[in-house]
Amino acid sequence: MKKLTKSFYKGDTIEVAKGLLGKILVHKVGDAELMGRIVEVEAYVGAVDKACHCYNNKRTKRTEVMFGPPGHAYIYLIYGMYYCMNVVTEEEGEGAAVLIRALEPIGGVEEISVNRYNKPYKDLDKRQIINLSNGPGKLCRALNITKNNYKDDLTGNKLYLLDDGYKVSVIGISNRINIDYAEEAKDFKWRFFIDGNPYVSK
DNA sequence: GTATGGATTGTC
DNA sequence: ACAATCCATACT
Repeated sequence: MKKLTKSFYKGDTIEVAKGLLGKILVHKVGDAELMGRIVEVEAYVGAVDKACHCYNNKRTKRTEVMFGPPGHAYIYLIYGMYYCMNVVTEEEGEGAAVLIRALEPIGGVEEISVNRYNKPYKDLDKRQIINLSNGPGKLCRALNITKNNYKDDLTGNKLYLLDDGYKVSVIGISNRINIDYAEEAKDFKWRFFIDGNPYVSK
């Protein structure tokens, strides 16, 4: 189990996005390690991407972390209810990141189950298990990722990513979800997922 | 100070 | 198909 290093994150956002598929996201909460394998991501490429919060190099308090060094967490609140987690990419000064859209739960499932449904994992039905972390808002709730994790160093020991040698068989590609406002950018094929994995979002 | 709307989700 | 829910952002 190797922790991903800063050099992994600093590359081209599209390549980092594909490379994140199959990696393991870990959030240590107390004694528990909440873990999920990344099965779906979207690349938000920066100044030229109308769907990116940093489009046209827009710097605000919220987007500031995306312009900082790679390998940090960009967390934001969406629709007043859900958090979304991104991994900051590219060299410092470039406002780009990869949105984590879905995880396959692989560790700390008891805590994950309580976070999502407030009941033990053994009491979940099949549908609830599939829905534990198959969406960007759901996975943050599942792993207890909140604005407190904003700017967390992903090469640190609290919120980080691991490579366990898992090989992705087939990478699925599509346009990104729910960015109808982004004009031409809405057709860019910057969503990547592990083809056939049951935990990819609906 | 006030208004606007969203990289979603769960329920109707 | 649609409401929930609230903060960052962009106005005045």
